[in-house]
Amino acid sequence: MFIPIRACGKRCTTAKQPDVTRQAIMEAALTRFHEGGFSATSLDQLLEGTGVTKGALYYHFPNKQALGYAIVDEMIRGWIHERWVRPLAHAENVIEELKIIVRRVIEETPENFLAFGCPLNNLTQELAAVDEGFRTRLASVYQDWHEGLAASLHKGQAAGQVRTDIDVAATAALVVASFEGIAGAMKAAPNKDFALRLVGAFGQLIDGLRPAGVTQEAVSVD
Amino acid sequence: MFIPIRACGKRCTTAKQPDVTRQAIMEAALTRFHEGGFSATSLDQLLEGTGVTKGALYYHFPNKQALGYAIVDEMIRGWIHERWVRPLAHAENVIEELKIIVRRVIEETPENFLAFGCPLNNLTQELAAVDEGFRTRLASVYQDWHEGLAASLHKGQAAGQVRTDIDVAATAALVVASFEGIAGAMKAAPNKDFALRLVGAFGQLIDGLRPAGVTQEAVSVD
Amino acid sequence: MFIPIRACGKRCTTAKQPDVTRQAIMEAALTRFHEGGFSATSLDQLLEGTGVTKGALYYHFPNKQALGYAIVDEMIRGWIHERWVRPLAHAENVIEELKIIVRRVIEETPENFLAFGCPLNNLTQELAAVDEGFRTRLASVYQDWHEGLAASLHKGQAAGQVRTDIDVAATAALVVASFEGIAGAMKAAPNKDFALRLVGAFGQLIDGLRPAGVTQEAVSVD
Amino acid sequence: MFIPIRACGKRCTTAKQPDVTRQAIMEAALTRFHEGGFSATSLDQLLEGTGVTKGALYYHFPNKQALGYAIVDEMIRGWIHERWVRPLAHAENVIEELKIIVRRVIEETPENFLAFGCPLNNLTQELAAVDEGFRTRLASVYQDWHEGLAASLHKGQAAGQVRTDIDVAATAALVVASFEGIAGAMKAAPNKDFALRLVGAFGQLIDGLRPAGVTQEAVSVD
DNA sequence: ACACTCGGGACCTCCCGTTGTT
DNA sequence: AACAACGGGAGGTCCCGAGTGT
Repeated sequence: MFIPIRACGKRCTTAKQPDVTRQAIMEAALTRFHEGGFSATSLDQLLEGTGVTKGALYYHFPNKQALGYAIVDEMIRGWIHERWVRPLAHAENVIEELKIIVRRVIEETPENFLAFGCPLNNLTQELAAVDEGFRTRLASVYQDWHEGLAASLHKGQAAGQVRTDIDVAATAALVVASFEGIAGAMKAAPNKDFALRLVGAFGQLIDGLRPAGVTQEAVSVD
Repeated sequence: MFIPIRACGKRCTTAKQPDVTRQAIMEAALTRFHEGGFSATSLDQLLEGTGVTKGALYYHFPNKQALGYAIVDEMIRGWIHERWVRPLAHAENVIEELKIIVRRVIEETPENFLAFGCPLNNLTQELAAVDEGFRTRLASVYQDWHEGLAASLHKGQAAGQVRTDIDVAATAALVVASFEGIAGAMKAAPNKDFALRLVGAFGQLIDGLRPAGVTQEAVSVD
Repeated sequence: MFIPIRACGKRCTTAKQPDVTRQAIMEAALTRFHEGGFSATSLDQLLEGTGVTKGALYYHFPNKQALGYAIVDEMIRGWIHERWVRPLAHAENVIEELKIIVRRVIEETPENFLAFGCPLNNLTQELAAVDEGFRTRLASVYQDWHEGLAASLHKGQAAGQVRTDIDVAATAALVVASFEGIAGAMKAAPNKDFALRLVGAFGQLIDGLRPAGVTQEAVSVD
Repeated sequence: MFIPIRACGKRCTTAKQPDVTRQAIMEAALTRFHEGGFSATSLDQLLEGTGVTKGALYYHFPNKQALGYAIVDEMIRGWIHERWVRPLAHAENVIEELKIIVRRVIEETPENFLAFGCPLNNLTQELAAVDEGFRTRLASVYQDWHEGLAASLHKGQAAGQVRTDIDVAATAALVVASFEGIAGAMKAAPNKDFALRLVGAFGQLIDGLRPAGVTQEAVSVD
C-alpha cells in the first residue's frame, strides 16, 4: 500500500531547482516515515542518499512537523483520490469496485512492504493524539475519503446496487476503518496469504451491502 | 477502550514490595504509552508522579524494550481475554455477543480517552515493523484473540447462528481488524457519536454473518 | 540613548539604489543589534521587514562582522560627535553643558528604550574582548569622545571654569565611563525616575570639578 | 575583577560528589562566561577540561539559562558582599574605604584579565534586556550592592565624613554605575595604567562627597 | 545590484542506561 | 530492593555564508 518513488540520490551540482528539491525531500521523507515512523526517523536518516542537505530542507520547510504536514496535505490526500475516490466515481458498480480496489492495493504491495502498513494509518496512529495539527489534517483526508465513498454508495443505492436501509455515511467510514484495520493487521502478521484471506472475508461482508436477492454473480461483468 | 488503573503516586517509605513496585511501573507505563506512545514517552516522564525511580525500573526490567514486552505479555493479553475471549466463550449467541462487546468497549471509554485509541493497536502500528520482538509478542496476542473468536464462530455455526459458507479463521481476523480499525479511526475523529455510528454500521455488517432467514430481531433479547 | 531611525520596510521595486540599500541595511542592523545584541541577532531577523534580502547584504558587506564594523565607524562615531563633541565645543561652560547633555540624552530616550542601553556600550561589552577588530574600532570611537571632552575641559580650565589640579585626560575618560555606566545600569533597572536620580547625583559629582568658590548657581543661566 | 578558581580538571572516577560537581560546573561556567560571554560560550566549551559531562550538567541544572541564574544568585551576589558590602560595613571611613576597594579590585586583576570586564556587568549588558529572569536576578544583586553602599554612606553622614546634602541612595547607585563603567571601559582599552588613572580620577570625584573643609589627608590613617 | 536556493556545521536539549551506595 | 548521580551520544533547529541567475 503505497510504494513511493525514490529520490534521485545524486547531489545536484547544476542549477537550483527548488520544486524538484522540495519534491525530492517529500518523497524521501514519505518513504522513510512509512518504513520507520515519523518520530523515529531522524532528519539525517531522512536525507541520507537523497543528495539534499539539511540547509535545503530547512529552506523549504520551517521544521520537521511542517514537512509532515505537507506530506499529508500534498501527497497522501492525492493518493487517496487517485486510488479510491476517482476509481469509485467512475465505476459501474460500487460494491464490485470496492472489492477490486482493496484487492488491488494489497496485491500491488510487495510482501516485504506489507509490514509497513498504510502511511495514512501510520501517521494517524502515531501522531493524531499528540499533535493537533496532524490530527486536523489527517481528519480532513479521511473526510475526503469518506465523502468520496459515501457519494458512490449513494449512487449505488439509486442504481439498485446497494441496500437503502443503511446509514451511507457511517458505512463509508466503516469501510475505510476496516480497510485501515486490515492494513494495520499486516504489521503484526506481514503475510500476503493472510492478507488475501482477510480481503476475501472483507469482500464477503461487503456483499452484505447489496440488496437482498441481488447476488454477486448477477452483477459482475468480468 | 482500555482505561488503565493509575499508579499510587506516593513514595513507598515502607518495606520494599517488589511485586507491587513492578506492577506499579507497568501500570504507569501502560497509561503513558497509551497516551503518548512508546518511543515518545521518556523513562523520566513515565516514572514522574509514581514514586518509583529509574533504579527500581532497571532492577525489574533490563531496559525500556523489556518493559514494553512485559506490558504486552502480562497486561494486554489478559485484557483481551477478559473483554473478548471469555465473554464470547460463555455467550449464547456469538453474533449478538460480538455486537454487545464492541458497543460496550466504546461506551465505556470516556470521550477524552477515545483519541488515545487501543493500546494493542497503538503498539502494533508503532513498533511491529521496527522491532521484531514486539511484533512476535503482539502477533501472539492477536493469535489468541483470533482463535478465541474463531472458536466461538465455529460453535455458532454448529448452533445454526452463523453461516457455514465462511472462512471462520479469516472472518475472525477480519472482525478483529475492523474493530482495531474503528479504534484507530477514533484517533483522527475522537467523537463518541461518530464512534457509535461506526459501531452501528459494524453491527449491520456483522449481521450478514447470520444464515439467510435468521433475522436479528428473532434472536435479540432486549 | 540613541533611538535609531527605522528602515523603510517596503520592498524596493524601483531602480536599484545602492547607497540607499546600504544605508537601509545599516539602520535596520543598528536597531536590531541595539535591541537584541550583535550575536543574538541573526541576519534573517535583521533583514525581516526591511525589504532587503541577504543577497543585497552580502553584496554590500563581506560578512556580518564587517557590517558591525561599518556601523561602529559610520554611525556610532558620528552620533558621538553630534551629541557630545560638537555641543561641548560650542558650549560657554563645559561643566554646565556636560550636565545638560547627559540629562538630555536620558530624557530623550523613551522609557521602553532605556532597557536597551547605549549601542556603543553594548557592542563594547559584548564584543571588545572576543573580536580584536571590534575592539580597535570601538576604542577609536572612545578616543574621539575622550579627546573631544578633554579639549573642552582644557578650554574650561583656561576659562577658570574647571579646576586645574585634575588629570584632564583621565577625568574625560572617567566622565565617559560613568555615563556608560549609567546607561548600563538602566538595563538592569529600566526606570526613568531612577535614571534621572542617577543623573542628578552625577551632576553633583561633576560640580566637584569646578574650582573651589565657583558655585553652580553663579554660572547657571536657567 | 573576579578571577575564578579553576575546576579540578580531572575526571572524578571515585565516589559521586554532587555538591563538588555542581560547584565545579558553576566555577567553570563563570570563568568561561566571563571570558567569552554567556551566549557565545557553548556547553561543550564550558565543560572542556572540567572532567564533567553534559549528563552531569543537565542533572544539576535544567538548562543553560538556569545555570546562568544560579551563577548570579549563588556566586556573583556573594562576591559583591565579600568585596564591597562587608568591607564597607566594617570600615572606619566610607570614602577612604571606597577608594581602597576600587583600587584593590583593579590592582588585583592581572592585566590580561582586564579586558574581560566585570562578570556582573557583562551579564547585565548581554542579557538583562532580552531575558527577564536574568534582569530580575541581576537587579536584585545591584540592589544589595546599592543598599550596602547606601547604608555605609548614611553612617558616614552621621560620622561627619560625608556631606549631608546628597541623595544617599542615588549617590550609591551612581558610584556602582561609575565603577561598572570603569570596568566596562577596560574592555575597549585593556591597559592597567589607563585603569589606574581612571581610578585616580574616580577617587578625586569621590572626594567631593566629603563635607567642605574635610580634606583627604586629615582623615586618612595609613 | 540584488534575489533565490542551498551547504554544512554547531548548539542546546534530552534521553537511555550504568555505576556506586545504602 | 531501590536511589542519586552521572556518561555519552544523537536529535531538531538555526545560522552564516556561498553559489547561480537575472
